[in-house]
Amino acid sequence: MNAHETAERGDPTADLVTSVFASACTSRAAFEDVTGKWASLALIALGEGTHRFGELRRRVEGVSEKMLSQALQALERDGMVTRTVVTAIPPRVEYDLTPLGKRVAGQLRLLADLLEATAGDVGKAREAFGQRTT
Amino acid sequence: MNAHETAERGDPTADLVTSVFASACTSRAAFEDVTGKWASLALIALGEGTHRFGELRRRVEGVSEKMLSQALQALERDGMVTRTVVTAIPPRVEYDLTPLGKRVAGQLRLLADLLEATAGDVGKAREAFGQRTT
DNA sequence: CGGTATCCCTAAGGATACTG
DNA sequence: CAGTATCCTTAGGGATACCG
Repeated sequence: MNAHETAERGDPTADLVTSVFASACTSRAAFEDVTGKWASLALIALGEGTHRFGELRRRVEGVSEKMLSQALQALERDGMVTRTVVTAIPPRVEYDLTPLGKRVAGQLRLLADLLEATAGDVGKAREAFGQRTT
Repeated sequence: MNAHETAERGDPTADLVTSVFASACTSRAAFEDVTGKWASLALIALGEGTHRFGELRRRVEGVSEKMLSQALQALERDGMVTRTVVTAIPPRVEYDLTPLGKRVAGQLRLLADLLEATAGDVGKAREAFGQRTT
């Protein structure tokens, strides 16, 4: 279970030092994927249950098909999301979270909760900071 | 404490619906700032205590001065980070977290912990997914 | 030391059109 | 419906140089 143990059986792709601060570390790459602008919101949405592509697209305001597709592919590749094609008429595709994805999504949900709860403070801080000419 | 109450006293800048899924919501903007590629790592680093600009730059591998500067400004504007100029020779600038910043940083730390602990799983998932031609 | 300003280039990302 | 492909525009972000 310890990430540092992954190198034990001589796995060449395992990182020797596991830290998000290390630019070449898998955890850094995963962190960036997961905190990505669209991937993060897709994960939070999927945390509430199975979603179809179009459902996600409508839920995550502002995302384009292209970006959503790319984000979901990255998450699938990282083992956070499963993609299931349902051959029917009309055809559908269902997205779900893996156990790992659920843990990550839960964490992101807590972060989103915190920011939703403190949005007022952020708004006030922005006003107090003054208007930016840029 | 409830974010939805911020509109009660007629605050014109408060959001009526507070959700990270809403593209025009303050919480969404804050969420994007906070989960930004460099801002997130800067927050985690600052969660460990006061840092000078150069310390942060060295800690967050791969960040340029420009990007770090921009990220810190955004966090300062959002009321997450304080910037203190110490007039001395040589002059220094100290960055710290506000109470709100500490809460956010703590949350990000937990997410980073999770991904550092499961980096091995992600690595395996990536191998199993196969090499991408793109 | 701790930035800001400028230049420049790459890549993120939106719109549209087309396919399984 | 759920994408992929193409095109095109914007903006993210690095390098360099310079200021407080």
